[in-house]
Amino acid sequence: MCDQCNYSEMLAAAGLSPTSHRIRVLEVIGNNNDPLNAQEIYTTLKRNHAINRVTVYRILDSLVGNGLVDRISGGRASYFGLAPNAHHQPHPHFYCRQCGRMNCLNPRSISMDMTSFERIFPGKIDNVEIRVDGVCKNCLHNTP
Amino acid sequence: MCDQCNYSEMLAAAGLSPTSHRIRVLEVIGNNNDPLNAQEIYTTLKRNHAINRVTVYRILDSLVGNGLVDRISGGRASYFGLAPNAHHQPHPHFYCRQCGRMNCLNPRSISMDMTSFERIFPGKIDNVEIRVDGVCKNCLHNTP
DNA sequence: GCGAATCTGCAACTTTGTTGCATTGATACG
DNA sequence: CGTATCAATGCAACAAAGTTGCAGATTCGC
Repeated sequence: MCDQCNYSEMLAAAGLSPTSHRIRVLEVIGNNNDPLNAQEIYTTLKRNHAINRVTVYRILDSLVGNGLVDRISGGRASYFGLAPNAHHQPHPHFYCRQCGRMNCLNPRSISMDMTSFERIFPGKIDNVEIRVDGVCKNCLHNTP
Repeated sequence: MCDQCNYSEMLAAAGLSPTSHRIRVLEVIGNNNDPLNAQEIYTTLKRNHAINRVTVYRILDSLVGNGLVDRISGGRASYFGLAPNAHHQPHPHFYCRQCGRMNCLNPRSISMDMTSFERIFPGKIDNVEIRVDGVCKNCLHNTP
């Protein structure tokens, strides 16, 4: 969730024209505490405005490619959340293999040091993903 | 790669009958330094013995479910490598989005502390995946 | 060797994401 | 204002990765 973010401005700053579709995709992502997958984003958008599934995928790709949004893998799909910025530090995620929901974890819940790795690694590093898989509290209680 | 592993024994110890298909799948995975995806495993197996694609998927599922093999996500697919055990400590992975190859990283390349998280988290933790995405050295040089 | 349980093959299906091309919409320029 | 141009969107078809149901084959305990 991001109260301080102006989505039109973010798009413009990234060099993407702020079309209404793009703003809405970014809103859906930004107004959720936790990352959503493409299907969820598409279904949410479609409730209020006509939009094509392919358009959603293309917008998601461009948002990720321009660094506005993070793609996190969970199960067989990708999940999307606002990328780290001034208001959001990088953080790990939890994926429940039962209900398929993804949650953001506290940035300090898992501490990590990559500096030596980054110095040594001979390739290009785009992203580091830390994901904890398991069963969430809810699913543990609801399915005996 | 694992020289010290007896695949039949590993299967038996996990309560899986050591069928020839299962042994071969485990061999292909164990004889590779880096994790392979289902397609690669299937293709490799098929070169020498008739086997069905679905069987490979089912065997992989059961190996993962019984803790013999780790499933690591990379791109749109899953990759499979021997699970951590006496001979193999847990380690992060690098996924090259250009050539689609996955590499194991040194267990000490990224240091991490999860103890406080595990104490606090209210759900069940099955697995922690640390994956670095980017472009490998080879692809950096070969594609200008 | 026999029956039950497990394993495997096959075909069809699902989910997730992608591509090609036509159409629409926005922007720039005269 | 009109129109040329380029980016954005929609539509249909495709592709990759994985799953399901069911029938036939194999294996294991007795």
